[in-house]
Amino acid sequence: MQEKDSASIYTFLEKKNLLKESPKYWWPNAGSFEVVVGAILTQNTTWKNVARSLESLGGYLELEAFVQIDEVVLKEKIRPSGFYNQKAPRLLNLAKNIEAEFGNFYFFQKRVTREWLLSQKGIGEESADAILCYGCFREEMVVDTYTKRFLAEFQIEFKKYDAYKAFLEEGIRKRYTKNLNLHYARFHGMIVEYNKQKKSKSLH
DNA sequence: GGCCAGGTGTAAA
DNA sequence: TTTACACATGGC
Repeated sequence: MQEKDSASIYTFLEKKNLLKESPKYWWPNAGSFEVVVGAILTQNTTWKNVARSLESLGGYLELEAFVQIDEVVLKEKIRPSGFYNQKAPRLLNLAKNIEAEFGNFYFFQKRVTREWLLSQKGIGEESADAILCYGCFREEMVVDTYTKRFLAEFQIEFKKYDAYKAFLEEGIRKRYTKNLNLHYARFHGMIVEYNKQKKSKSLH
């Protein structure tokens, strides 16, 4: 049982104005296929390295173009993100499955389920929620290592991913009835930015 | 030079 | 069901 409601933590973060430099939904190019690629590339990897990979992917960041990339070429392009020997085949497999199952990215956005994503090799709970929240604008909140570390500062800790997610979403749902996706997106975004800011301050 | 980063899959206890 | 380990680059 927790003392603090996640809505009060949300307010605490909002007062810090952490997202003034960020896009509306925080994740770069939210609502595009690029989010799917970024969600996998950023696994256990800093965003700075992911950004390099996305840049070298250039015009291939649309589903129809992405499925055409040769695996060896893709490995080379995503090299800065690390784990490229497993991320490249998983990304290609996922992109091809999206085309086969949904036809195009628009129908994927509208129809994909969390279960379908979790059945794909290379997508775990966090990546699934990142794709749903930022790629498909669904009412699902992301829990990552930043989130767990941040909540630990409030003595809030759980064993399982779903428990973190339920705690975070519940406070928001109690306070807001509209735009839940936007609130979840910004909540997670603020947590990441809070950690980045804290880290940069502790360096000097 | 060692540790960590916006995790996941697999194997073994 | 839990734990241990591989996967790999780049920043500090």
